[in-house]
Amino acid sequence: MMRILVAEDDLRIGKRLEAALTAAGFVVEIEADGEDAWHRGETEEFDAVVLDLGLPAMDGLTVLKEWRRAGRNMPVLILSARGQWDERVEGIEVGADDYVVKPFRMEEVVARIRALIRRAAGQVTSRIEIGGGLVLDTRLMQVTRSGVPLPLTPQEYRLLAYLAHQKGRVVPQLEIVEHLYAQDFERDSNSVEVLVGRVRRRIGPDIIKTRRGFGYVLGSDEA
Amino acid sequence: MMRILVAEDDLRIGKRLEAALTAAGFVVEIEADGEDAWHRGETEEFDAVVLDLGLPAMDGLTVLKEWRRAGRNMPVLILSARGQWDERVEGIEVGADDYVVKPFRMEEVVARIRALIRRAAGQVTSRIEIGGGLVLDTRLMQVTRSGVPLPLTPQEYRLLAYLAHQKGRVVPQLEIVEHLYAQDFERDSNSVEVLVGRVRRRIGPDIIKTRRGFGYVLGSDEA
DNA sequence: AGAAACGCTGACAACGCGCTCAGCAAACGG
DNA sequence: CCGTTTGCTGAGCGCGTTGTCAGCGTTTCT
Repeated sequence: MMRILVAEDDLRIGKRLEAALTAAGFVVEIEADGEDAWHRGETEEFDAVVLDLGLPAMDGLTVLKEWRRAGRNMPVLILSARGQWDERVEGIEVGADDYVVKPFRMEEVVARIRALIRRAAGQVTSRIEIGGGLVLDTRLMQVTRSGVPLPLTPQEYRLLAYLAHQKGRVVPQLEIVEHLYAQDFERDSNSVEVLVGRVRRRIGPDIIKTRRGFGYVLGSDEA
Repeated sequence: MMRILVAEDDLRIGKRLEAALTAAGFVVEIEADGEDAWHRGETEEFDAVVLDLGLPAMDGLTVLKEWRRAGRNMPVLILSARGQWDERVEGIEVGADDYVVKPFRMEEVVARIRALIRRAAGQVTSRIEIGGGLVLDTRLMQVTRSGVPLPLTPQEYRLLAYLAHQKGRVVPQLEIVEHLYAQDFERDSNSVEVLVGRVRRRIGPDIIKTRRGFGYVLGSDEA
């Protein structure tokens, strides 16, 4: 499940981007305000960001600069009404990964986002320690215990990978559901609990901790 | 003295390329016809080639393919128009050394040509080990087992080349489809699986590994 | 203490995924 | 102009995967 943050104040363009990206299989979140976009990019995990430069409250370039300073390294595609070369250069220098000039075709944005994510998949540190002697490798999409790969089904891996990216944070069930399943999902289902149980049976019972009434946590045993 | 062959049918672009490259200190030869370009590249020595894809009489890709088959291994920079090539370049670029998408800045072409010549002087290898005693040569566009070339169809080679470039990373089927086929791919087709099956029959069953529900991987058995 | 909410488990049936085979259209080559 | 190669499609099959459901233990609240 790939999540995209779209920071765009023009509602019409935003809606069209959302439609195109959703049709391409992405989960899309829209923010029309620079500060809001900055905050979400700072606190949540996105696989890529579509960032308009002319945002209210906080300029797009500033948003990007702040993210990079904070160590956030998700791929960012910049949208700009002005297509000057120096603008482009400045954007790239600040840490943008690609650049599209308005007006643009929706398919072009989709194609470039795909390319960025693909490229990032090869670069992002592919190993995450998740405790209990377990290491999650995002390139090979597998979990190993002291070098030995554990057999995980796709859905099981996705759950573990998502928790690993949120290590140390309590993740509500509803959030897991939204990331693992399509939007239309029955809420009175216990599929997440079943899934967690299955993962525990494979990796050991004490890795994923239950915070009753709140959600699940991985690692960082802070009582 | 560095000689550059420019194969470009658009006279205006050709002239601008010639001016820029000449200003950079290269000796430039221009051909506007695919067959002529092929012939000159076959019989004369050039330090690099700028090759447009939309050539009359003989397609640019065919020209390149013929050169490589004949053992000509000078660096080739491909010029491609956005719509037709763009998306597929990454998967098919395997025969070329670099590519630039139209419209482009002249300085960019000059810079890349310089880079190509420098790289070629260092004789950077174009061979990729893919395990099982197999070697993929991107210049010759062929796969060899202990020196003996294996007969692969173009599509089979493209699949293997793409996986080879992503060696050690699980590549989802959808990503393969996007690189091998046109944008309007049918989602309910099993063409990739059929293709993988055929490649396996040629190179051996254990080279390409299936990660059910995830995709395919090449090499790097981090078991 | 009783009731309700929450989470875990085992069983099960349906579905999805990947593979093979056969067929056919288009491109290629003599 | 005809045979061969190439590559896409569809049907069928086996099996792993996954959501659902019922039941039960535990926690929480009144």
